[in-house]
Amino acid sequence: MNNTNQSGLAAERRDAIRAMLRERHVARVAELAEGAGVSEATVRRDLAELESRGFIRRVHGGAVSLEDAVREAPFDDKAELAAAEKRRIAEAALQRIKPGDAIFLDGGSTVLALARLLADRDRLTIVTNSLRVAALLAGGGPDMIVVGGEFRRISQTFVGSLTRHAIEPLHVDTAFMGTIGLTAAHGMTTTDPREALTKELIMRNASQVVLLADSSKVGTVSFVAFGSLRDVDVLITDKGIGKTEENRIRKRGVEVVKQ
Amino acid sequence: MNNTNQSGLAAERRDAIRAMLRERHVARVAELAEGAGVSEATVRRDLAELESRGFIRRVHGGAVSLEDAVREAPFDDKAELAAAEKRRIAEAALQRIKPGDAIFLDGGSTVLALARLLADRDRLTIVTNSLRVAALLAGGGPDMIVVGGEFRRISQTFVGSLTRHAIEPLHVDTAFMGTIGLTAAHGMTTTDPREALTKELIMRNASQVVLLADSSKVGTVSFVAFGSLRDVDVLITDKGIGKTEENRIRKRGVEVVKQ
DNA sequence: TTGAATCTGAGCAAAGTTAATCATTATCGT
DNA sequence: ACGATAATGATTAACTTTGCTCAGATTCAA
Repeated sequence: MNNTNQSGLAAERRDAIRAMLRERHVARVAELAEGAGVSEATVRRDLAELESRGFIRRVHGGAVSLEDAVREAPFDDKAELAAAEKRRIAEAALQRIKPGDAIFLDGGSTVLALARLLADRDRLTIVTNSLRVAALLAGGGPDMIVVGGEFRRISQTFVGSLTRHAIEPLHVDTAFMGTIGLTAAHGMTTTDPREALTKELIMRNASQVVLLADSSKVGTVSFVAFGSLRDVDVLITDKGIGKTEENRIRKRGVEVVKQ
Repeated sequence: MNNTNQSGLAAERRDAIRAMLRERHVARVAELAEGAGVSEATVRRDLAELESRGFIRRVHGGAVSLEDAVREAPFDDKAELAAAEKRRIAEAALQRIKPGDAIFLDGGSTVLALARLLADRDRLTIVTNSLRVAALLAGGGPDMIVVGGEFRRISQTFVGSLTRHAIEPLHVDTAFMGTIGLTAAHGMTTTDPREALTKELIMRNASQVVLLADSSKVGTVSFVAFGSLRDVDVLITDKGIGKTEENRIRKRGVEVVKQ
């Protein structure tokens, strides 16, 4: 990190801070101060400004980028592997879709992997509250209905009362849901109450609910619970899931598919 | 930076300032003053002028270029000109937005050019039925509400009854509308009935309606009429508009701004 | 749970930037 | 060449930005 800023133009410095954060994803205030060649106080003010504009998120001691790094190829084995896992899960989910179906796709990277596989289908109606899914299918493919609402930048989804009203009259054959946390004890959990409300309403309006969650989600608990495991028909995950947790989830009436 | 400008022609100096900014992307007032061989006061005046025309953005201490530095040479004069025209129109529209406003942006390339200029604003709420606008502002910037609905691929917008229901409870200060055709006789026209219905409802829910239409639209008629010229407060267009049509539109009570 | 270390935001003074005003110089049409 | 008009540069008061200090909040480890 050595973008030492010579000209001292505030706007330029903020761009540099954004760039540093995009690249490293997280950084401490002290690092950013050194990188930009200004005091920590100034970096804090910049971060407050950038946060209010939605580019970054403040955390104690530093900040996290909310922008997608260009994902240069420094060969992140772990992310690589996770992406392959997600695609395997998405492929298994594909089996549950019949021609002519109306399906719901919510936010989250695993569900996004499924959307990618559907991009050249027709005879299918997709309902989604995810901007990423919408953008992915904007070029062509199935019919698409987007439920709008307030835009939540962190998850790139639409939430709030407008979203709920938009979902209300819609009924889908199958809802493909993502989750942040999943345990038999706490059920499905996510980070945002508005997100949780949206997910609940979707599950209520679907004949069948398929939960897509790689094994890293299983056993973790997030902030807000949504729905109930009893409403989930199928969980599609990978072989990394623990036997104990798997059995407990099965006992809640969920069919578990390990891909 | 050593473009010291001797000839003393103001227009030439402004071109030089634009060029310096294109090249370096940002520069301080002092640097530009030295490069142009004039006082800082003059540079500030030039920068104000260039900003009002949409070529640059002023920042504390200097300025940022809004023009693409890369300017590859295939030199598509026509597209070049059209894009510049659109940006000039968008820049004029910017004047009609106050901090804290809620505004509507509909589909269409001129309105998209306006969205681009708003990407780093905060203190602003943007409502849109355009996926392109949504994607453009997804990274950061103003608060955003997207009115969803059936996705119409040709225009990359949301239309239909879901969209109408989503718009109904929303009221904005200013609606910035695009159109396919515009004549005094037929009013505003577009290609799709559902699109037309959406536009009408938006105009009804806005305190002020600003129509953005480059002069190529003026005098052409499309398939479905929407709204009435009486509901339009301001038309922002370019100098290519014909005198006759301009006067007829003015007689309908529309303020015409030629950029 | 407690304490040490760290982080944060608020207030403040110094430095830098801006916009407004005004006197001076350049340009233009006749 | 002349006066009218516009552009420029200097001056200054108002505003922004910045770095510093300090009291209170937060984190982490014992």
